[in-house]
Amino acid sequence: MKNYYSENTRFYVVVDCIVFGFDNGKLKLLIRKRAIEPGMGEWTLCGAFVRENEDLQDSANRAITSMTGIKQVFSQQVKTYGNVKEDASERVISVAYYSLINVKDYDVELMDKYGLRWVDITDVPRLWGNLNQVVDDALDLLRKRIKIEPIGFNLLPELFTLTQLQHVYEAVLGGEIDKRNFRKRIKNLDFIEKTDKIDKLSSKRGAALFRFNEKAYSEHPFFRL
Amino acid sequence: MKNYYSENTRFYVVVDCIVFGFDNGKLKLLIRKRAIEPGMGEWTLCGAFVRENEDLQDSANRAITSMTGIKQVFSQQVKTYGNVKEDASERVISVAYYSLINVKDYDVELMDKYGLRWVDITDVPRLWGNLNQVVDDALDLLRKRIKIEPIGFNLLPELFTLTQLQHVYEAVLGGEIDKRNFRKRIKNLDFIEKTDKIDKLSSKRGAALFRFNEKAYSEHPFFRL
DNA sequence: CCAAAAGTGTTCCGTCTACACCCATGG
DNA sequence: CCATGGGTGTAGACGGAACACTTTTGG
Repeated sequence: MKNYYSENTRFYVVVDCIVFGFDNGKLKLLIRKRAIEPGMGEWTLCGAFVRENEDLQDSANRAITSMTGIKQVFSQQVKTYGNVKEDASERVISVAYYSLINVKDYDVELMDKYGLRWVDITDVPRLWGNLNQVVDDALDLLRKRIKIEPIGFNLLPELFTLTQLQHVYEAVLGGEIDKRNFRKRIKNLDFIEKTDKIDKLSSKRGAALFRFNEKAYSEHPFFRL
Repeated sequence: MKNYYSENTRFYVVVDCIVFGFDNGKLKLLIRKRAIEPGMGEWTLCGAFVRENEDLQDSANRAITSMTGIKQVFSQQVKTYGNVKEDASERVISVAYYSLINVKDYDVELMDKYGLRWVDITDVPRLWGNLNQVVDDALDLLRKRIKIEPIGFNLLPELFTLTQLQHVYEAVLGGEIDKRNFRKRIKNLDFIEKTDKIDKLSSKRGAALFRFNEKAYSEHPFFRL
């Protein structure tokens, strides 16, 4: 293949993944210790250098899967950072993705191996470089998106109770939501299907389990929390 | 400086600018003929290779200023594209920005030199590569943003009438807006200031000219169209 | 004097919000 | 039998949408 662009500068391109999980009623962020110089030992995010024959989204998923074992990853692009001064050492173009995962899916051994840790979103330590800003941007975006796109389900198992779903929204948006109003809104959405299964773990009475029907949503893609 | 990352692949990084203008009641898009191979002669957008010591946003502004002479450019990042198959020839990571400019500001000679042309947004020709998709994404984003951020002013001169502003919103959102409701909403926003100047060009009676007060907005940054 | 654009309020309707009690069950 | 979380409806407030006429003035 002819190289038409050879007079131009080429850059390292990385993806940084802001991995959100939901556990114990709280929104969690996945962080890890940086394993290479520069900045070795500092807190950072999951990430990876983009490879020659790999799409950006695939790089993001590879970064997450290889470090956590989680295979089902929902990711959306946040923004691209690449200012000259942002990186203390060599310049890198960084494409940020946020990911929503079901916390139960991770592989503890892998997580251990890579020095990963879940921290509460309200308690994120100082991260390397400009990554605190990146996390803030991702969280802002998540808060906007979760109100207008049906993505909150990705933080839960396939079957979930309405109370769990409400807690997801409360954790992300940071505030209490009225139970009756919340359930009224959900009832209007026919792509949130009640199954005949009952969850008996969280209450004595038992709670109906629901499922997000992706196909039904794609036919009437309308969502407002 | 030590090169820590040398074992990784480096990529060409470009910015592509979706430049919107407003003229004659219509939303316009700035396109140009590609001047280099591959794809020479096909319609494309303004763009530039990112340079070694240049921030991404600066690359975007440089691309626009050098080809149009327009110095005041308002840009926001849209999304980054860089899939392996997206570019027919060599792989390029492309960071898209949309820009809102006042159509009156451009330099006709420069525009001519670079083969630039304004086309109606409803009448965009087939563009090179995946750029039609990029334009669609940018327009979607613009339509969302213009409802919640005070950015429509960038398509107008510093002083504008309420009718002009309404036409901007109609052109971007694609639909008619009720004049009285529109003006009622504007009146509630104290950062859209009435000046004592009168525009006599567009009507015999004359229309009050308004101005967007950035400082007032930054003190109470709330906006809903 | 008339064409052309500027400017101005009210009513209606649907949506969001606030709010409290009964139900089913395991222990 | 009681503690725990699950499940349900209504009334009032608020915000958005529909809608038509008067004013000014250049030609």
